[in-house]
Amino acid sequence: MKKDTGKTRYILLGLMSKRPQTGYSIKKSIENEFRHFWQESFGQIYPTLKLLVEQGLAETTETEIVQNGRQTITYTITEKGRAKLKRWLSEAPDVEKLRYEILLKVSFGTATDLDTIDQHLDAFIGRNEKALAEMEGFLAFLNGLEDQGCERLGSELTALCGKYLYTAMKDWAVAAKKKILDQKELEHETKNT
Amino acid sequence: MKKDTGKTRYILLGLMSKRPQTGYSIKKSIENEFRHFWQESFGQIYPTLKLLVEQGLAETTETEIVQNGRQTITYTITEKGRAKLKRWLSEAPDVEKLRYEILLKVSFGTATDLDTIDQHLDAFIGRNEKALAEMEGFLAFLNGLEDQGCERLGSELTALCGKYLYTAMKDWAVAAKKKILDQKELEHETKNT
DNA sequence: AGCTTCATGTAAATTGTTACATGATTAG
DNA sequence: CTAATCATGTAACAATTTACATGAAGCT
Repeated sequence: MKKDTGKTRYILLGLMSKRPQTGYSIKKSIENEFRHFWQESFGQIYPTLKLLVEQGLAETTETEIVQNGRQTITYTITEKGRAKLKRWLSEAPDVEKLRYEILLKVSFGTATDLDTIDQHLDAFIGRNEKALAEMEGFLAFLNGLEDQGCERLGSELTALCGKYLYTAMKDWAVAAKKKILDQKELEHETKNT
Repeated sequence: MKKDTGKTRYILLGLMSKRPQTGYSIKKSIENEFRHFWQESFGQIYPTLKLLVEQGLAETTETEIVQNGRQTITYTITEKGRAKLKRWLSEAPDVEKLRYEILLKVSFGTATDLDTIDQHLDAFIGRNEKALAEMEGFLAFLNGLEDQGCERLGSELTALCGKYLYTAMKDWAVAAKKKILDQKELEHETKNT
């Protein structure tokens, strides 16, 4: 649990830089806004929060209010934390390592299980269409806001990325299905000649 | 190291289903063909290969030839291994968990470091253009082959996915830069009124 | 002479997920 | 009354990366 190269700390600092947060509110924020490109579990969040305090990058506001009978611990970013965040922000982001299980199946299955792959592609299209609709809904909601500030811009740009991504993945799957159909017809012809 | 839910075993089995492999050739295959959507390290490959043999899913061909003075261990998939692969192929692939660090930076940086974000986007565009060119080169190479078999189809479909993905990411970054420029102008105007 | 590729592997460290424990409140 | 949400946290497990160790061959 040395946490010296991981990104968890930065997403916590980033969210805290907007407003003080509890572990729970951080989890919810990530689920609501970052779901399509980032995820963190409580098992990462709570220990990292503790670590940030140890390193002077965050402070727990003493007001550990017992709200509605619930204990909440609010974390606030320190100046040192803001500096750390700014430094990270200026560094070139890592090249993203993607893991598309469906592409493994496409790669290994086109030789033997063409029909199965076709079904997986159908499900993939459905999933991406759904995600796309969500992104478009969110973008419409943002456009309805009168606030034109910078926080809106961040949300808009990340949602826009989701829109481009899901569109591309859906379009790819449609194109892939077409190629598979061609291949099937080719095989059929070969059989009949 | 129980390896019961991980995907490593399946990529090894998948590659072995095409032809017998050494740990090293598996690593190279992944780097060459799957680089843009999957990665495995030697630290995963060698122990998993051992496990596959223990579970009767693969066999080491006794011909541990000392080729050019080098020791190589060739692994061949067994019938049990093929069955296991087929079962996995028929299961719905996991929803992919993406981690785009650049989107975190966009989200946290648009409020304070607009210029930095703009630079990151430039690098991102360059990176995606390069990857796109590679994918298109590979697709052209595949099209040049006279073989129209199923193994070709798998390579074509995965490369096509890369093409769609990199195009989308590049297009998004261009659109994002435009939105950032608009925001800057807006801020400038506000200052001058 | 020195770097890269081929080729195997292990150990430690890190990173991340899942399951569990606890308990109040709120909505159906 | 029951399920979900709010809220904290830990422990175990799983997955993955990185660094190291070894050594020959081939290219510059």
